[in-house]
Amino acid sequence: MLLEAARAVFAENGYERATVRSIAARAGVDAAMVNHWFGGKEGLFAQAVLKLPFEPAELVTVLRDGPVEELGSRIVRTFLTRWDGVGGDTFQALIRSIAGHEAASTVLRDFFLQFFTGLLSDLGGDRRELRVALCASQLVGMGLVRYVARFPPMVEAEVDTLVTAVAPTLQRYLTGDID
Amino acid sequence: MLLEAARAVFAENGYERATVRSIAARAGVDAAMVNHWFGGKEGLFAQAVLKLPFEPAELVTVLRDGPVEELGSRIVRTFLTRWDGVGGDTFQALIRSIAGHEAASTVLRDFFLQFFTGLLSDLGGDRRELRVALCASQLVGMGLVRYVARFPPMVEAEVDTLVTAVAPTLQRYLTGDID
DNA sequence: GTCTATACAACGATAGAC
DNA sequence: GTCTATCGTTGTATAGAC
Repeated sequence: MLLEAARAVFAENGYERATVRSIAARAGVDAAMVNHWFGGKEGLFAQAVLKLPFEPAELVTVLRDGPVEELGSRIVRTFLTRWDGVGGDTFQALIRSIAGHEAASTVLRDFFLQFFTGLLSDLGGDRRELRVALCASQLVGMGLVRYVARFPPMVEAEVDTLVTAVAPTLQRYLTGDID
Repeated sequence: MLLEAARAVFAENGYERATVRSIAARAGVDAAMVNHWFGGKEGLFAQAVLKLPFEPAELVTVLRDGPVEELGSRIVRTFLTRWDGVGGDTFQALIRSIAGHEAASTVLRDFFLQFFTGLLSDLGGDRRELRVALCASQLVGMGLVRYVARFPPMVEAEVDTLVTAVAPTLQRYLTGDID
């Protein structure tokens, strides 16, 4: 599948360094087909990476289910599991493309905005915009360090280890004292 | 100054999208001079971005000075102040170039590794490698969201606000319970 | 629909005049 | 040392044969 190959190459190289030729070669099709089917590199990126494999609202519904005190845990575990699994290429491609493609920032920002705003609307509480940004900063940072910059201890750490370590941070950003 | 122009352009565009021509134009010199003086784009990037404006050890010395309970605060404030100020271009160029230039990851990783390892060696405690990576993840994430992805609440937030919100996270990653 | 060949642009780098 | 001109490469996109 061409879209899969595109996600993989964009995930490895980011938007700029990824070439249409290498994506096509990986998928076993001709480079001309990319332009024929998707209207160019831009269109391919939009279809392959900017269409996220899940909706924020759907994820909110899943995570609402459970005790509020363990919300941080469920969030960290959910993201790590998805990023370690099949949805990971999309996230990695997004992160790696932030420098080279404006829309990557926008999609990432909108996703976290909708996701955490949805969660926080249930919880009440003040300073929601800041809380959202704080949560996003820790999750994105964890993703960047684990999947892109590849700090060894973060790469090798088990999901459970990271959940235990990071969950209290999210929990505080969502429901605790931040001023 | 050519190095300043290089930092600015690399900070705005990342390594891949930045062009030698645009850097030279910004500095008011000829593009050929870049190759003549620095041996090419690669050499310019190495001199302008990969040579950090301060040493980790120097920063450790500064931050050691003060009560341990406020170490998280001092760290967050120090980084935000530097990144908001003149040293910011270098950091932003590094972050933005992670996708397009292998050495950017390495320099960033080594910096945080040396910096936090230096701090932790004073504090004792277990699981040092993981603590280092956790601290790095929060700081890098905050930087990415504030300076690159530009989530509005994080961009507009005062330094004091962020220090209050994020310091407890760093404090716990450094000296608290993470398992 | 699919592939071959190619046009077109932009980049990094270099050679050579001054 | 400095600039002009240009080379070679690479990447996107298209035109046209089958």
